[in-house]
Amino acid sequence: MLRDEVLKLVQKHAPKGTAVTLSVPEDARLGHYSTNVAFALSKIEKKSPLEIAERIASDVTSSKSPAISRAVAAAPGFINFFLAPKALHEELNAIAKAKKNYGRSKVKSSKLKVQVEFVSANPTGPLTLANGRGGFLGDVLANVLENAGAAVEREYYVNDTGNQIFTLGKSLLASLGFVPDDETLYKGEYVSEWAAKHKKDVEKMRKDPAKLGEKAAGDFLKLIKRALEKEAHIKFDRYTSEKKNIHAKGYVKKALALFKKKGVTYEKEGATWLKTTAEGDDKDRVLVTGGGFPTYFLADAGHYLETKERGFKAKINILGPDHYGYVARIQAAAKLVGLANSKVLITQAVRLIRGGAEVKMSKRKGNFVTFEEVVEEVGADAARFFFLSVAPESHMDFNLDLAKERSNKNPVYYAQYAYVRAKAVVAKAGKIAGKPDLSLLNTPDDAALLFQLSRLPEVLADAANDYAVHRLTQYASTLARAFHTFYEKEHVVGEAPALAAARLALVKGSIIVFENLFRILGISAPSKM
RNA sequence: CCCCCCGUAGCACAAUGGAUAGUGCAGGGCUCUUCUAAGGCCUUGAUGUGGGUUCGAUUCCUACCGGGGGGACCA
Repeated sequence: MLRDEVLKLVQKHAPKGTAVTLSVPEDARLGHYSTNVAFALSKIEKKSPLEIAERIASDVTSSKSPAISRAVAAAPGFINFFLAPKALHEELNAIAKAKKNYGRSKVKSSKLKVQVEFVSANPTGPLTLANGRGGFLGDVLANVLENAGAAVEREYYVNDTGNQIFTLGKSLLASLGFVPDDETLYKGEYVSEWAAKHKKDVEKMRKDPAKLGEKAAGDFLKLIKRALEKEAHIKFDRYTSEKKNIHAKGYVKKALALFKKKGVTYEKEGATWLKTTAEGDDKDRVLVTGGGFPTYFLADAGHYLETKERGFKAKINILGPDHYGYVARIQAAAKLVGLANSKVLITQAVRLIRGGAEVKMSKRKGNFVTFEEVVEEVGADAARFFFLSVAPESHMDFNLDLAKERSNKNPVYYAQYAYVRAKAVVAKAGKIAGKPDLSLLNTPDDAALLFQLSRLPEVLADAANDYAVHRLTQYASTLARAFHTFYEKEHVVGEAPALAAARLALVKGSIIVFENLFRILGISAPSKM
């Protein structure tokens, strides 16, 4: 990528070992890339930043690198780089040649087998907005890592056994009056609907709430899968069953045996504990209760062990804000089972606003808006773009009243419309004979669009490194803006043949970049709107 | 009481310690005889408060003020 060429130049002319970062200045007049490296060097060299910047800028410029036309120092000590038009023209050729592979990188090794676990909502009812937020994040993060060369598995871990399934069974029984209702049971409409529809099963299994819960959970999981895959276009490679893949395969016992062998457990008050404090947790955690039951935590440790034994070198687990207290212990367990390259990302809550006030939602009480409802209401592309625009640690407000109105004004359409316009140009232009002379692409708007196209690889590489996928939506808007401006000011059809051919090549390059970006974002690339 | 996250314009969100704090929506004004006006151009408007570190702070530290979420031998 072009940014790396600039980076190498700076490193060559700065003292070796200098950490250099490049950014894209807001103001295009300041160049394509900028570095603040002179500020850092100023302390070491005891010279003014501007003096150092001027020296490096001059050295870089005089090195006559094909990547840049010039480097200039700017007060109080920035160095700004202007890419050479020829380098950008060549990048357009590279786009045309690479096609759908443009933007692929190898910043992650193909030997890196990484699992991204996300959503993993208990199948005790429909998905919440928070589940959906994690769903979009995980889906796109997996795409980004795959694009960067890693071997990725997208996993949904299904908690299909244990207390919450038992509770679900009891909730169904309570719904038909077989057992008394109480505070701890699930109350939503979905509970009574399922119970009413399956009266015979409920009655038949009235003595076995766990089995009843399992049956209902199987049905709820089908609904969850439909919402994720059909509605929201979130795909998984594996739905891992806690019961079948972890408990039945002995991973719970294996994890416990492993911990005991490592000497990191102890008995206290009848329970078995794991010394998670040794790994940074604020208290030790119970693995086996005094009643002899394995905890959810032990099963999770078993799950991490299973993941490790299936050959994964790394795992990224995306959890909701209700799992904050869980991060330290799960990281401790990951380390103890030997999956040290483990990362937990927490997505913050989604607040629902209706009528100007926050709506308190509770899955247990059943008074919540489901993810599926929202996706149906605003559309998969708009919902995706909306959720993905926000950094995961940011608390976000979702205004239901404005959701549909907003959906028509969603920035996703701005980006898609640019793509539609590009397709229309190509259709209208038809075939233009001759090899395009790209040096004719010399207006500011040609150049600005070309520069944005060339940034796809760096944007994707950055996201793969720091997981900040919300920057992809920002880039989509920036790219679309560059295209719209180009479209308004410059023409293809009607220009002299040589220029028309060059512009057509630029439009075709734009189509490739839009398609690659949209594919990774999981949004559609419509040819008409 | 302790821990984590957040506080940026009327609203929803951006901003690897850098330059004149960006984007969309909303508001005001222009703009279709040329490839789709879901567009383009111009414009109004913001860093919760007080200290500190720094050449430079929305960003780091600290105290406060707001908001959200955690703190089970539940999941």
